[in-house]
Amino acid sequence: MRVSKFPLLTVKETPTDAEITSHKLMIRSGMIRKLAAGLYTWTHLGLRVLRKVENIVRDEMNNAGALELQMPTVQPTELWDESGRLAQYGPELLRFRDRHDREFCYGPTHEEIITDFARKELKSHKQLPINLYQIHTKFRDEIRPRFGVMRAREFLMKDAYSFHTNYDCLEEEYQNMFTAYSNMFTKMGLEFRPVLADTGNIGGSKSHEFHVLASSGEDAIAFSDGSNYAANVELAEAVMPNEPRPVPSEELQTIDTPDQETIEEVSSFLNVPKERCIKTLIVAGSESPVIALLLRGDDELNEIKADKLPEVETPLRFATDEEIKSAVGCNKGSLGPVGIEIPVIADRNTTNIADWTCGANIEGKHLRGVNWERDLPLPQIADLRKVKDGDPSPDGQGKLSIARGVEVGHIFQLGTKYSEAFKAAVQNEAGESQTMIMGTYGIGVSRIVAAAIEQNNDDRGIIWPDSIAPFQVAIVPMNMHKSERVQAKAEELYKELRKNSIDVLFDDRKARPGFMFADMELIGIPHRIVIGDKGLDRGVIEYRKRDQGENQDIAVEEIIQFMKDTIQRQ
RNA sequence: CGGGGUGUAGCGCAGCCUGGUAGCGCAACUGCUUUGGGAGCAGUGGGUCGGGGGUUCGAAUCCCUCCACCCCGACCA
Repeated sequence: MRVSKFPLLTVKETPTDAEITSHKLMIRSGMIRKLAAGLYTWTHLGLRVLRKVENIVRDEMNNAGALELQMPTVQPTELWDESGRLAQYGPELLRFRDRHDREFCYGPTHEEIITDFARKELKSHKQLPINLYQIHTKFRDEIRPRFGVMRAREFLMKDAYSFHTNYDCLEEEYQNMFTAYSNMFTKMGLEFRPVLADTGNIGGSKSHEFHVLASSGEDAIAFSDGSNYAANVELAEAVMPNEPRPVPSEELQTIDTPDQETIEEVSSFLNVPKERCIKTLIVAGSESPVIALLLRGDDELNEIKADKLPEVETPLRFATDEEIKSAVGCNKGSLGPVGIEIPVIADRNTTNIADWTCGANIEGKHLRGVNWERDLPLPQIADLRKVKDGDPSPDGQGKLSIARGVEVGHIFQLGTKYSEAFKAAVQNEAGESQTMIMGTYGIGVSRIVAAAIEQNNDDRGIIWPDSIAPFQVAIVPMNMHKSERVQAKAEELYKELRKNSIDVLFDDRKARPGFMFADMELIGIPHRIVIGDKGLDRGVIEYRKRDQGENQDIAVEEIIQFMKDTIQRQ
C-alpha cells in the first residue's frame, strides 16, 4: 500500500478524553475515531489490525473443530423472557420496538439465540458434540464506557457455544478451547495468563479467564512461580500459615494512644511492626446487627471473600460510625477483639502471631502484648484477606506474584442453565430425551487490539507484534522526489516485497524524513527499511526493527532475502 | 443512577468574573525556500461560541431550561 493512497490520520496532540495508553495511541495513530460514547469507527488502518486478530481467532477456532455461523444482532425480547435474564440484565440491554410494536433488543450475548437454534435443529445425540461460534458485533449499554475500545458499548466479540450429552464430553471440549485460546494469544505475540475464575461453582475448575498482562490492566491476577496456578486476586485463596504461633512473652497492658487511629499511626507511635497489629473491621451481619472481622495490620480485606461468609450481610456493607459506637462503645480508631461483645471472625493470618497490638475498645487506648488463648479465645477463622506478592501458592507449589491484566477471553462450563429453560434436548442412544449440556467461550476481539497496544508501546507509539501489525514493513525513502535512483530502488523493493506476500506500506509522500519516521513509528510498523542516497553510495539499505534503536546496514542485493527471513522468523 | 466537571474553527485552548459583536497554537489550503528525526517565510480558508428560551439598546459573557461529553463508584469480552 502507498501512503498516497492510504491516507494516515495521525495526529500529534492527544485528545483530552483519552486516559490510558492504548486509547491515546489508537486515536493518535488514526486507528479509531469516536462517534458517540462507547461507539467507534474503525478506520482503514485500524480495521487491518482488527481483521488480523479476528482471522487468527477464526483460524484457531476452525482448527479446533468449531463451526462458524452468524446470528442476528437484533433479537426478540421474548427469548430473554424465556431464559429469565430479561429482568436480570436490566438497562444494560438496549431495547427497542419495531413498527409492529414488537419488542427487540440488540444482543449483548447470544446464549438465548443459540439455545433456541439448538433446540430447533439438534435432535439426535449423533449430532453432538458440536461447537458453534460467530465473530460479530455486540452491544452492551455500559453505564460508563471508557478507555476507547477497551470498554466500548459496541464491540466485536467471538462467542462460541458447545453442546454435549455428558459432562466428560463437555470437559474435553473445554480443554480443547483452553488449548485453542492459548494458541491464539501465542500467535498474536501476546504475554497472557489463563486464570481461574469462579471456583465457587459446582466444584472443579469450571471457568477460566484469559488475561493479557499489562500494567494498566483493570484486573489484578495472582500466579504461581512454581506451577500453573493463576487466579483473579479476588478469588485467590490465602492459605493458612503453617509456622507455629510463638509463645507469649509480654504482659497484657493498656496504653494511652491519643489520636492514634489507623494501623499506620498506631504502629509508628508504639513502634511495633504492622505485622504484629490486628485491625478490627465492623460490617453488617446477617444473624447479628454487626460482626467484627479481624485482619493482620499489613493485610487488606478481600471484600469478595467477606461477602461470601454466611454470617455477613450480602452485599457487604461497612457499619456506620453510629452502629459501631452503639455496638462497641468507641469509635473506629480504637477497636479490638478483646472483650468485644459481637461475633468475631478472624483471618487465618492473625492466628499465628503473639504479643500483638490492637484497640482497647476504649476511646484513645490500645492493648499491647495481647495473646490468643490467654487474653481471649481464638474466634472463628476464615480466609478474609487479599493475597499478596510472595504468598505461598494455594496449590502448595511455589510463591504467588501479582500482576495486572486485561481480560480478553473467558471460557465457562455452563451446564444446563439455558438448555433446561429452553427445553433443548436430544434423543440419546436409549431413545430417551436428554437435556443438552453446554459450554460457552468468549473472546473480546476488539479489546485484544487495545490490550496488545497496552503491552507493546513506547514513547514514540505502538510496537505491533508481526502477526497483528497493519503492515509488516514500512519503506521510507529519503528525498525520493529528488533522487531518481532512490525512487527506482524504493519502487522496486515495494514490488518485490509484495510479490513475496509481505504487507508493506510505502511512504511515497513528499515529506521530510523526520515526519515519515515519526508516523511509521506511531502507527507501529514492526520493520522499517530506509532507502537514501547516503546508503546507496555504500551499496546498502538501512533496516531497523521497531523495538530497537539501531540501524542495520543490509547490502542492496540481499535486502529482499533478508526481509523474507526476518519476517518469517517472527 | 449518585457525586464532580466541561461544551468557543478539524485538534488543544484563551476570552466569560467586570456584556460592546470572537482570538491564539497546531492542523488544512496556495506559493517560494528547505529536506537523514514531527521545517521556515508569506498568504488563504474555516465559527448558527452545544440547543432552546429569557434579561438587555446590545449576550460567547448574566439568568432559566434541555442536550451532549468527560472524571470518580457498581458491571463486563
